[in-house]
Amino acid sequence: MARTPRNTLSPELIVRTALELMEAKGADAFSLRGVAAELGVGPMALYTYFRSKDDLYDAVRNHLMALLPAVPSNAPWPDQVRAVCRSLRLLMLQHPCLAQLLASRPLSGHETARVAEGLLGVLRNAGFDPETAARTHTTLFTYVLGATSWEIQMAAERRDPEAWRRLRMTMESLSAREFPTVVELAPELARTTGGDEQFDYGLDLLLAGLQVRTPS
Amino acid sequence: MARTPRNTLSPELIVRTALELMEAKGADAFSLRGVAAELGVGPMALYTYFRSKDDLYDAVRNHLMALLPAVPSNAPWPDQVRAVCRSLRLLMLQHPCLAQLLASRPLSGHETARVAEGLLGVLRNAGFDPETAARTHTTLFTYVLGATSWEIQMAAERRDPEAWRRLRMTMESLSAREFPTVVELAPELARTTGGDEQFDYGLDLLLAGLQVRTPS
DNA sequence: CACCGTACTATACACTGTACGTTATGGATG
DNA sequence: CATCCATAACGTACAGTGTATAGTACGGTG
Repeated sequence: MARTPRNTLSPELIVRTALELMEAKGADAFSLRGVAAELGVGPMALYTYFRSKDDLYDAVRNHLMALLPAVPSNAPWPDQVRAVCRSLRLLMLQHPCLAQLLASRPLSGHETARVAEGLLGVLRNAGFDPETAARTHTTLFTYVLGATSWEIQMAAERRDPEAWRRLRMTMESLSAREFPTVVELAPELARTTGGDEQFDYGLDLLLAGLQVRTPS
Repeated sequence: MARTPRNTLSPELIVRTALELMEAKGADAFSLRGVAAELGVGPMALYTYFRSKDDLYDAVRNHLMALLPAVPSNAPWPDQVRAVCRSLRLLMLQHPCLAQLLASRPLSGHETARVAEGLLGVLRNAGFDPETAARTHTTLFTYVLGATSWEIQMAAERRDPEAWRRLRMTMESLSAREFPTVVELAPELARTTGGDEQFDYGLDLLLAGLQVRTPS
């Protein structure tokens, strides 16, 4: 009687299932018991392959980062930088849980290094010295992380009717005497909480500032 | 026998206690039962003043945002922008839980509007049109949020010996053949994970890009 | 003094991650 | 083929979590 079949699990299968659950219910509502149930297995079975929940988190993040395309070669370096930043944003939008995975855990893993290698290589080839290249890399990365996390957050807010109603309420309850500019610019502020245009606006600001100090 | 004394609690007292606990144990490890115990009260007593844990989160965030200083008047607008961004970063560094509070909950509340009013006013007075002012505000805010959250995260990592050791391990295990630039720039990357200089570098990039399209 | 809104308590439920000990199975070995 | 053992998966248990629900006793008001 095959009461406890073996070798039904594998790290890849667990990661895939975890990713599906995270995308369905959000990285917060995700639980080990949930993925174990989905696999038709007890919660403790996962500990054969991952030492902790955070360990599984890291594996999922690495799995997602592997989906990032390579940097396009034979293009001006500002276009290359734009491409790297845009593809990271797109990946985060396609997999909203990635934002939380990137923000809540330290960077580590093979695939993350690959991404850093691509961007750093572009900057070094453009002629930036090591320190400036590193500073620029960190600046670009944190900008993409912050802007896209914010965008995802606001989009999620807009989908939740209760939260969206409360947001409108508090917006409208603001005194036009106390906060004239906020009230005046409310439509523009609502329009600039996300989208390609908003992301590219900030990215272009950074690139424009960067081109001022271009070495060559 | 005063078995159940009344009026021992207040929203302000609860918020202050919650803030202390968050700063001591981090916003993640924070719990309603913890703050209730600290106040010598049952967990459910808090629900008299706050409808949920998230409600208390919002109150704590509002409490912290109230600590932000006003925008300095009579200064060139780039200096004003710098001042606003720097003071938000400083507040986040002084109260690391603020980063998580800002990232995990939608913006709302009186004090948050005050901050937006300050920055938006500066940009409008500088002559930017409504759309550009709104876009710039969002860009600056998300940059500060992303850069400072990252800085806090890395600093916390560095304090945790176990995590720090693992990070060094994975760094050193990277193949110099596969990731030449990452390995070459490892010292610079480690140096640019935070600090005033790194923050100002990105902020100045944004301001430089912004000055290119200054209206006046 | 009687009353009632309310500040607080007690209990309970459905969860969570994971430490510990047990069982049974598939592949390697004699 | 028979045996053995490392290990994959199990079950149980514990210390937590947020919060729904119901009950209790106090302080100000009639």
